[in-house]
Formats: sequence, C-alpha cells, structure tokens
Amino acid sequence: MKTVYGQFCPVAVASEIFAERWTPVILRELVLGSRRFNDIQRGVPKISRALLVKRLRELVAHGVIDSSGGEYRLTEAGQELGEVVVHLGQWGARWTAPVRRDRLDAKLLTWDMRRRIAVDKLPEKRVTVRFDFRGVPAGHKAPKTYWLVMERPDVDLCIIEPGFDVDVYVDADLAAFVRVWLGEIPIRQAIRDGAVNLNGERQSVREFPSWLLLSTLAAVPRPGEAIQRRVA
Amino acid sequence: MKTVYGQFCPVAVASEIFAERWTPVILRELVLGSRRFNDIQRGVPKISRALLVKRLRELVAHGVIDSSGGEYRLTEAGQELGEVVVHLGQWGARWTAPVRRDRLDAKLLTWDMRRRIAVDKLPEKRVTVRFDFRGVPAGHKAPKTYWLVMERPDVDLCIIEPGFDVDVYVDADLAAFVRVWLGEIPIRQAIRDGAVNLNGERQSVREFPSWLLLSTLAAVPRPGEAIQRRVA
DNA sequence: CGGTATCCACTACGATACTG
DNA sequence: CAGTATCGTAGTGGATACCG
Repeated sequence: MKTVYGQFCPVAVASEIFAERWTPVILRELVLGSRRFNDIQRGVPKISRALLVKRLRELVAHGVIDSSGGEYRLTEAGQELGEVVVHLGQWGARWTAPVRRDRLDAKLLTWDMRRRIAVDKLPEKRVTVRFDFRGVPAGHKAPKTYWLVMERPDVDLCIIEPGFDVDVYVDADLAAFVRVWLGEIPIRQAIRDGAVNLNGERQSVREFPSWLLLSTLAAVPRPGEAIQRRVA
Repeated sequence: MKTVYGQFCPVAVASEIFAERWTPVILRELVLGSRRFNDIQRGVPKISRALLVKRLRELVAHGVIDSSGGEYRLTEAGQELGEVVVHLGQWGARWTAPVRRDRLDAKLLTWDMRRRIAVDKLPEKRVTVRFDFRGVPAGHKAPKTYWLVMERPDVDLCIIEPGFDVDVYVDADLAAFVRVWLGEIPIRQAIRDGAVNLNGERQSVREFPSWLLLSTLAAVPRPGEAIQRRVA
C-alpha cells in the first residue's frame, strides 16, 4: 500500500483507499449490485479497462472486495465502505446540481433504470417500453433510443430493436428525465410540462410510473424542502 | 467546476468535490476546528502551501467552506460533508491498520492532542507535561520532545523548553502512544507493558490519563470487539 | 501571516491494439 | 468475457524563491 498522506489519522488512511480517482464510483456500482467486470464498466463507462483492472486490484489488496470466479463482491469491510459511498451520494443529492450538459448520459441512465424496476408491480405478460430521448447534447455518442423489455422477473435493456410490440413509448427531454430519476421533479409534473410524453397502450401507460422506481437517492430530503413546502 | 467523471450520479458529482487528493484530510482539519491557514497546514503538514491554497479555493467554489478575514469556516453544506469525513474516519478506524512506520509523526500527534484535553478536569494551577518519544523512525525530521503547557482554559504546545517546571514526564514509544491515542490499546495497558512511562509529581501523574482525551475516533467499536470480549 | 510565481519532473492516465 | 501490453502526453504537484 503506497502511503500518500503520511498520517496515522484514520481519515487519511481511509482516504488513501477510498478517495482515489474513480474508486467511489466503482464502489457505487458494486453497492448497486454489479459483480462482473463488464457490468461494472457499464456503470463507469468513461474509465479505461486498464485503469478499472488496476483499481479493482487495489480494492482487493485493501480487503474491500473479493474476487473469485470472475466475480467481484464487497467484503464485510466493503459493505461498510459502501455505506460511506451512500452517505456521500446523499450529500451530493442534497448539495450539488448534478444535471448539467456534460454529465448527461442516456446509456448510463437506462442502465441504472434497468435495476430499479418494481418487478412485483409488472403485469403477468411481457412489457416493452421504448425510450426516445431528445435534448441530447451534440457530440454525444450514445444512442438516443432504448428498449426496456420486462418479463417477470427479468428486465433487459436493449440498444437495438428487440422485435417485440412496444407497449409504452416514452419521449422525453434527457435532462428532464434525469431530474425525474434523481427525484428533483415529480414525473407527473414533467409530463404536465411536456418534458416527458407517454404514449401507447392505455393501461400500460397509466401503470408505467408505478413500475419505474427512481434512483435510490431520489428520496433524499433536500435542504430547502421544509421551506419549499411552506411556500407551496 | 471541471467535470471528471461525466456522470449525473450524485456519488460521482460529490466525488469530484470530495475525493480529490488531500481534500478529505483538509476537511478533517476544519471539522476538528482549525480556521486559519497556518493552523490547517499544521494538521496537513506534507501538503505544499500552493496546493493547500488551491484546494481551499476549490472548496470555496463548491460552497463547502466560506473564507473571510483570513479565516475558513465550513458552510452548512460543509458541516454535512464533515459528517461524511467522520464516517470515513470511522471506517478507517475499524478496518485499517493506521499505525505504520511511514505514518508515525510525533508533531502531528501532539498537535492533535492539544485539542483533546479535558480542560475542566485540569487542576487550578498551571500544569506542564513533557513528552519524549522513542522508537521514532530514523530520518524523521520532527523533534522527539514536546511540552504541553495547560493553564485553564488554554492549552499550548511547545517545541522548545517553555521554562516552567515539568509536572509530568511522559516517556513513550511513539508507535505505542499513537495506538493509545487511536483507542487500539488502553493507556493503562501500555504503561504496564512499559511502552509508556509516566514520572513526576505523584498527584499529577495519577490524574494525567484523565486529562488526556483520546482521538475522537478512539471510541469507535472495532469489528472483532464482541469476539475479543468473549475470549477475555 | 498568508499567500504568489515559476519551473520542472514525474506519473498517472488515455488511446489503441492485442490475447487466452 | 476479462483482461494485457505499449506508448505518448497532459496535467498535477513538488521545490524554491519572492511578496504585501
């Protein structure tokens, strides 16, 4: 373990492990359940493969994750460090403005959504939802169209037409949808504002908002919340 | 604000602020109460002045600290980020082994101790404690001898003989004393083991352990604690 | 005390291509 | 799928000296 700060203080020692470039984001991906190398990378798309390998090795060396059979899992220490990641994310949800042009990423958004579907609320039959995002910053490489194919208890994300009939069409401004995802605005409001449009089979369209759980950080109370309520 | 991770996830955004090199350690110093530039640097001795300036500016720009009149203070957002720092430190106390040769630093230790004296338990009269550390790694630049001059409600740290009669002489192995400081071993045990020796005026020697509060992280329960108790 | 300014060295990282 | 290998570079930060 390379000593960076030269301090015995546990904050410094922990920072040598935790506060490395990319590490908190990699840990978030593990906290959210990714186990396999390529899955982890999907959640951290801008990291290079070589660097991801290096970081994972460091985390193994520090006892934060175990690696076996091509899978990475948080150890007990890792689970607890995951709580720090969540705490940091809650701070970010409260005190930062995450939605900015250079942070919009439709692929990452849909990859995150895939994990937050209320499977128990889905109908018996397979449901296919097609997302078309507008307002995607120019120069953005990721596709603008995605399909979520949900067939209890499985949820698959497709980037190419899966060939099933589409039940719900979601046309949405990307920035607005990210805001909905993060709990900054209610989906009903985004629909009313025209930032999000739902079309397709009546019943499915009505139920769609209840299928889509939001980000785990969406429920974090914001600093102005009490005041906003008073005003409203 | 430079976008590092290109993700809207609040964990990523918060990491761009928090998980920069040195930043968690600087924040710890602010959490522990330092306000002035040079005081902060005393708690982060290995950072260069130029870099400390830069990091403080970044924290101001991110709304984590305020700077005015040559003082830096945590904002409301900063206080909450301080809770994350503490959480990270608690993880470090539980899951890392902070005491290693290249992390020992007598100056930093005494600087930390200065802030953790139970002022209300001190006697009316001035008390002077002299520390002599042994087992300091070769090549260590910091002095081996320090004086803590405590005169309610003030505590001063000296590196040169303050000229007062010494009430308590503390001769201690540096590594062992750091372990005591961090709550890894009880001071009574370190005394029994001969790693820490107290001499001087009887009454003061007896009371000294009650004056010295330990690190705020000393009380963090360790993973093996329950098991250890069972064995003992 | 609380910074600036300059310069240089290093190394961490990204890009790209290849492998079992 | 899960890496390895190589190489060039941007940018980060250390050292040092100076300043209001």
